[in-house]
Order: sequence, then structure tokens, then C-alpha cells
Amino acid sequence: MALRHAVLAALLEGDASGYQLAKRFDVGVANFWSATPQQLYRELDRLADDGLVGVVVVEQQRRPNKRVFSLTDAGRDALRAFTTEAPRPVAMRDDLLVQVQAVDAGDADAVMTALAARRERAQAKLARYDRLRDQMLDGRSEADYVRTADRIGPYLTVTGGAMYEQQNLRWVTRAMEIMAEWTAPDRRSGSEARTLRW
Amino acid sequence: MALRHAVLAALLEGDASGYQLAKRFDVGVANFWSATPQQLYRELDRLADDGLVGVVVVEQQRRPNKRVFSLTDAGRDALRAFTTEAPRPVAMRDDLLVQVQAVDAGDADAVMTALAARRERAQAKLARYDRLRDQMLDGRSEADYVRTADRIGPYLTVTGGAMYEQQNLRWVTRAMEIMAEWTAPDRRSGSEARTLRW
DNA sequence: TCACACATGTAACACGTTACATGATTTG
DNA sequence: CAAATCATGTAACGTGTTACATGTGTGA
Repeated sequence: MALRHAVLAALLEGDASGYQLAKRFDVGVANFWSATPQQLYRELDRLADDGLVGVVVVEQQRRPNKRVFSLTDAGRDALRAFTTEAPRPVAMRDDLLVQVQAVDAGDADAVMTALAARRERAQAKLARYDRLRDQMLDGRSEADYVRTADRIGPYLTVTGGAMYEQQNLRWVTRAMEIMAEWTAPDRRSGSEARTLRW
Repeated sequence: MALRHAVLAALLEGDASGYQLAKRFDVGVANFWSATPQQLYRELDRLADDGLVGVVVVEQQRRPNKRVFSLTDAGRDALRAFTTEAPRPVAMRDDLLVQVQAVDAGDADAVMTALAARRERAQAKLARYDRLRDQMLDGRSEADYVRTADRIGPYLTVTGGAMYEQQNLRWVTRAMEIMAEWTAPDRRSGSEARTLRW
């Protein structure tokens, strides 16, 4: 049940509607958890049922009404309790890794293209995280920030996100080099270069 | 449907029983995908139904019989086709990141403990991946390996795994330093050090 | 003798994805 | 005038987790 707590944690940043949360949890943006809008609407209803979040319907003249959610004391307690539980180990689940693993029996060119696409994504996310981090620092040095800011959680996760994407870039780059070397035409005789031995 | 293809990719390494695959896909060992035994049994049945894997029941005298699965030509085709599809972007889903994000409203000591545990895990996995990689290289340099080995997929994913764990170590270490600094007793007045301002 | 490895599975549930549906307003 | 944004949701399905059940053989 980590989605619950991810939602609660997101509400620490301020009250929000399902729609706003959906943006924070978008795969392309999320730096500590990602989820689809439907997951959020479902979970928010449950959280409200369980009294961990409060709901206020905000009537808007020119927009559909929105339900603005906020942490209740019970929600805050649940979140605190969550931080004391052993986090479950992360499971590797990346399609691209499966494609790379299977490249020997697959289409090397297609995998190369996928690696290049991943590289672009990583670069974009890295840039986004760096910007976010700079906004948080607001001119201060890290040491200074740590001494003066009122939250470190978001700073640590955004730093983690940036480091993760940097690592992604390094790996993708290296993998592409090795694959290029592997599929190089001088590597093995004639037509065997790209289509392998089965 | 990436589990399917992960299973097919695993069978490239050789025929295996559900039990053997379960070990390869174990969270603590897996370097390109992880899955529980139940997922595998379920998926293997489906793959067999769909003719992507073949089954041979091996009778054993002192052991329960086992069903040994192998790739069929159709399975190989499906795997190849999979390598040409756009991989879906990875979704961030790590309990520890949620805990870190929420540390400002949570138990900082407990999160520290969790970070330390993650550091140990990362170190262990890194050591495992390094060993695996050394076994593959078998004394050869990387350049040499790429020229002579008959598969690169597993080498690339194990390299990725190792790099990923190294990055994990770097982040955890840094996060712990920053958190230690943050929770340091001289930081803010008295009892406010660990329990925050709400 | 106790725990672990081998080997298989069922049932139930929780979580995540995809497709679809609705309808107003703002921006280009 | 079309597309994007705001704002909500349902239905159906696919994937992943947890708990349980069964039984033999090996090693400390």
C-alpha cells in the first residue's frame, strides 16, 4: 500500500485536487512515485472514506467544480507510521532491459533506436530535475539550504532523481557504444553481422 | 505484457523449470526483470497454451517431477518482435523514496535506518553483479569479450545493474549525510531538532 | 531433528493500465 | 475554429503480491 502514502506525502506540499495530483504523479514528471489519474481518483476516495484526507468541494464559476483534498491529523499519523515501516525492496521492471537482454535474438537496430530514445528522455528528465533543484536552492549553496530550508525530503528525492537520470545516461551511452562495436560490419563474416547464429 | 517477454528472454539462457526461473527472477538476484514464482507459473502455463514455449515433463526418481520449458520457434519470433516495439517508460516506484520525501513529517531515525539497510542491499547486489560480470569476461578485457563472446545482452544488463547499484550507493550515502546534518542537534533550538514544526 | 532446497501449485486480493465518456474554457 | 487545459469519472482487464498447501531429500 505505498500508493496511499505517496499520495499523503504529495499532500504535504499543499492541498490539491485529483487533477493537480495527477500532474505531480505523471510518469514524465514524478520524482518519487508515479501513478495514473485513475489510480489517484480511486485512492483519494478510499483515503477520504478512511478519514486520512479531508475533502472540500470548491465551486467554480467558469470551471467544473473541484474536490480539494488535504491531510487530516489521522493522515499525518498514517504517513509518519509509514516512515517507520521497512520499505519493500524495489523490483527491476524495465522493458528496455528485457529488450537489451534479448538483443542477441532480436533486432539490434530497433534496440539501438530504443536506447537513443531513452537517452533523450533521461536528458529531458535530468534537465527538469536540475531546474527544480535550482529553484529549491534559490541561490543558496547546498550546505546553506540544509541549514535554512524547512523541508529536506523533496530536496533529497529530486537529487536522487537527478543522480538516477545521470546514471541512466551513462549506461545508455555505454550500452550503445558496445552494441555499435558488436554489430560493426568488420566484426564477423558477412551477413552474420546483425542476424545471429540461430 | 513484458513479463511474457522477460520469461522468453530468460529461456535464451537455456531451458528451465518454473522453479529455476523463479530463482533467476528473484528480487535479490534479478538483473533485468523480477517476478514472483506464482507469476511465473501462471505465465508459463499461458505461454505453453499459446505455443511460445514447449514443455517436457522430466521424471525424477528422488525428486518431484519437473516441467522443463524451452523456447519454440514461435516464442523466438515473439521475442524478436518484442525487441522492435517501443518500450514503455519506467515508472518510479520505490517505497524508500516516499519515506524520504515524507521525512519532514515522519520519523527521521527510522528513515536513516532504512537508508542504511538499502546501502547494504546495494552493496550486496553490486558485489553479485561484479562477480557475474567477471565470470562472463573470464579474464578477457571488455573489448576482447565484445569481439569473441556469442552474446552481449546479458553482459549489457549486468553492467547496467552494477552501474545502477553504484549510483544507488552514491545517493544513499549522500542522502544520509544531508539528513545527518539536518537532524544534527546544533541545527535548531532544542527539541525542535527531530520533530518538525507541525 | 530441524531447516533448507527441490518442485509444484491454488485462491484471493491489491495494484496498475487502457479505453472510453463528459463538458466547459482558454489559447493559438 | 481547433487544440489544449481544467476537472471528473466508469468499466474492464492485466499484472503483481500474499498466504497457504503439499511432499521428498539433503546437510548441519
